[in-house]
Amino acid sequence: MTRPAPIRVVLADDERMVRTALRAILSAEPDLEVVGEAATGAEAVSVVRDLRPDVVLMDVRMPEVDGIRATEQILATVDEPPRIVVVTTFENDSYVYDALRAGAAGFLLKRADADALVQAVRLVARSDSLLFPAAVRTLATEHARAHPAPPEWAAKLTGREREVLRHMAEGLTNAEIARRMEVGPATVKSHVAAVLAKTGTRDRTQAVIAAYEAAFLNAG
Amino acid sequence: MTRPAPIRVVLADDERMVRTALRAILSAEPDLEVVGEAATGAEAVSVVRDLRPDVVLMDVRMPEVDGIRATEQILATVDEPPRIVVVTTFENDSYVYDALRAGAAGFLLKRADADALVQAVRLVARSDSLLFPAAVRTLATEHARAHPAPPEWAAKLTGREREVLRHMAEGLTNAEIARRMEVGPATVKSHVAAVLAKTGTRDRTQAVIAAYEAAFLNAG
DNA sequence: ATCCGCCTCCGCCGGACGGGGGAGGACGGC
DNA sequence: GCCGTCCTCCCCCGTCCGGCGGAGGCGGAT
Repeated sequence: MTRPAPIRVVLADDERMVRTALRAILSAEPDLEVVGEAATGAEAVSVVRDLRPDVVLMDVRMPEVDGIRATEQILATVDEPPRIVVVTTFENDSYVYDALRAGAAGFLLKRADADALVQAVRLVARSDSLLFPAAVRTLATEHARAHPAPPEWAAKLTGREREVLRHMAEGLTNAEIARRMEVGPATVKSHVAAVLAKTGTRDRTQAVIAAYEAAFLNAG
Repeated sequence: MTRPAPIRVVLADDERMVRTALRAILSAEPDLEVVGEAATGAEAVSVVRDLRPDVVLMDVRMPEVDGIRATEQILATVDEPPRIVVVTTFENDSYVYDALRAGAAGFLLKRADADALVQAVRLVARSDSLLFPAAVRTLATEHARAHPAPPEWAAKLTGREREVLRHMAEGLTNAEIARRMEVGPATVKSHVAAVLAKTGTRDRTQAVIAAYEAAFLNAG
């Protein structure tokens, strides 16, 4: 059984002690190799560019350039970028969301024990398969709110009526909508009336509310 | 060095072949022990209740009760419930969101290789620390949309004006708001006018749109 | 060939809305 | 005590909105 190439790891954290501790933990594993360290976000970017590691453990709070920006920069400028694991202290830290958006492959809590740490590094190195924490759960519920089952009336609206509703939801008056759609104001009034009837609302404000609640603007 | 207790795993999948394959992979690891199997969601619930495993690998698609419901039921009815890893085929499967909401500790792709599988089980068993896939990234961007920085005008609104705006966003007319707030219609008009001025909008519809865009209704 | 849905318009009307004033009272800070 | 802010309410007026009824054309379905 030949020994495969070790997983090359870079540590980015402004506190030397943290880096030392992480290095000690990871170096104890034969399949992990800490190839570099960085104390700032900017340094992290250049170190990664030079050493091309497989995994980066990136602290969020760092001087000059924080971990989020560093992550963005690495993913944007390095080709075949490493998997970046953002390290944070609190699970509900808003940095978590930023990290996800920035393209982090995952994140770790600082209180994670040594075992979890090395397993996380291994997993993310060969990743594809993934896992989640409580913080993300709130995201899922938000997602549910943002994507409700499209209400019955959505299907009943004709093309023109949809257009008009979309324009209403932009805050346009009937006259403006008429100009925008290159039709007469009376035509717009007809469509508006149809929209109100089909949505079961009594005025344009309620119709716009219904559109927002149905996340109508996301579709089509 | 004493051997710690193995991680007890239950497999829930309606296809026998899949269960056999998973069992083969996991049993090869000395620290993992497959203690039970289930072919349906309902069976999974009772098996978990009896065997109290540390981790459950739960397929999403199963006869009778699907994996999501089974997950919900287990987490709701079993105390000290196991970590449940939902197994799915496609990363963008909408089941992923449902799984998160249901309280799954994570999810795995069926195409994950054996190594990733066992590492995921180990990680989730001692979890707390976690990682993410591309699917969740969309959640993060949604989160950003749902929680924009509160606009400047939000701070300028007086208490009454906030109230009025909230009622406007419910689709009430000035007269209705007046009744609701137990003040005169003229008072409501004043507040509405103030809201329009401060939000920089010209009519109630635009004000309501501004409120929605600012996620004004979430706050306060 | 006929019917039905959709799009396009018209006029009329009452009511709601928004703009422009102004005014009085309560409350708290300076 | 004075001033500023907020809440309360009043007037008038022009505009826009929504409800109602009607109408013509056009294209697809049957």
